Amino acid sequence: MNDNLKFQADGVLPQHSTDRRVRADAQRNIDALLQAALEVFATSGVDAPVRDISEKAGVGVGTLYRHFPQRADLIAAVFRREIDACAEAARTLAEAHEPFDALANWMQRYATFVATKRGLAAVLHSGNPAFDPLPVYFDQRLRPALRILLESAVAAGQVRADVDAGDILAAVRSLCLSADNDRPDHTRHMIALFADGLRYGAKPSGNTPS
Amino acid sequence: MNDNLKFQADGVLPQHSTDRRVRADAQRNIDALLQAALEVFATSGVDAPVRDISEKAGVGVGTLYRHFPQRADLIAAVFRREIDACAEAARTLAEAHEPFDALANWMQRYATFVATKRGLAAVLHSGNPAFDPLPVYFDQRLRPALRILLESAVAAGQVRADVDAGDILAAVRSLCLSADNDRPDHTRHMIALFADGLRYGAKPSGNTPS
DNA sequence: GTATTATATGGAACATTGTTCCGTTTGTCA
DNA sequence: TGACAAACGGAACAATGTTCCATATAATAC
Repeated sequence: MNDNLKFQADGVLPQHSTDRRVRADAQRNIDALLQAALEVFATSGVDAPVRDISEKAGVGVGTLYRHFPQRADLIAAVFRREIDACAEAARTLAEAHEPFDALANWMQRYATFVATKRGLAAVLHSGNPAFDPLPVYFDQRLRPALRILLESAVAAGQVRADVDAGDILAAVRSLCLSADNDRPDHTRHMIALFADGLRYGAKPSGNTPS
Repeated sequence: MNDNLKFQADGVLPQHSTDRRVRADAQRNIDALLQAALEVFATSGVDAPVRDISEKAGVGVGTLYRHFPQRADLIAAVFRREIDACAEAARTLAEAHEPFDALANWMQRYATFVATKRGLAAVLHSGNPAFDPLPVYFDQRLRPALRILLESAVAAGQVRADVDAGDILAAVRSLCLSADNDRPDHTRHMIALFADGLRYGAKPSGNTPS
């Protein structure tokens, strides 16, 4: 959305971080690669050949490797990008809904991310050090986003005060992973139930209608 | 140990199950391959090249592929074999120790298996259908083995009666996976603590000294 | 013991895929 | 516009899973 730091997002990403500006065509290709990888991973899984990705992006493999020196770097970048999108969604939802609805919707959003990423678990357990920073990044990025939604709902008296953002992230994750992959409705329902649990015992405060 | 059904163990294994007897040299090579794979996986992880394994077993890759049509089949067979050994250990321990000690020792044995199998989690989450039957096999094989130890300890009044074999398997597994991989002593201690918890509130029965 | 035959073997050859290399192209800046 | 660093494409290389088949061998029949 904001154009001036398109892809450098966090300094955690690739290499050319220090001084040089990124050439325009390079930036375009990086974006195309991330988008193509997202789509290819969705259809063929994270084990898809790099050539499929570079082809879909309309780019040579050399270009892919220039920006993502290892295959794993591309995978990690795609996941980071999706996490960023998920964190960003918190802001959007907060503007569009009542505090509790925003929170509940965001939990579903996060659940969808976790559930659709077959191969995420395998990737994180693969032992490849390129993925080591991912879990930390996930937490650092998502927890503040969720905390805003949560505190807002608590302040509005719509959600009880004794729950922590980290707890919710972990709970949603394990609900997704333990659930039957083939019954998304069921999983959605479980998440919704859990979200409703957050309302129980909420302490109504003065400023918001019930 | 018993020689007449060396490797067919469970019918779940490879292909030539129906009528033909397995030729002696073939059986020898199968055993050598499984042993070699066990060792190679231990040192290089389950991602080790097949050629390393066939070489260590002193056979050609063709032979390996004759008995394990896919790389994944070999991995699965090795894991099954280790699970079998683990289940077998229950019997041995039961004969050599007091009921509770046998149980506690077996839990450590199982913990060691889980902890040393880096790559096991990744393999099970890989989505490769060749591994789908593994978790079921694990459970079917280990639960009865553990149940015998457990019931024996309960009957001797050394362990409380309100625990289930499946619970213990799950608990040990999660203690191993959540624990610091680099502190085996710590993990052993956690398991031992958990095992002691099983003694709490045991109902002494008439036939065994305390 | 020998002949016959189904079975097993070894390893070269093939296929797929991650990664590197380098001659060519292109954006940027003066 | 010219110079040049940066980026590009894709052929070539390397590692590794898998197949193929000419050869060797265990099992069986006589």
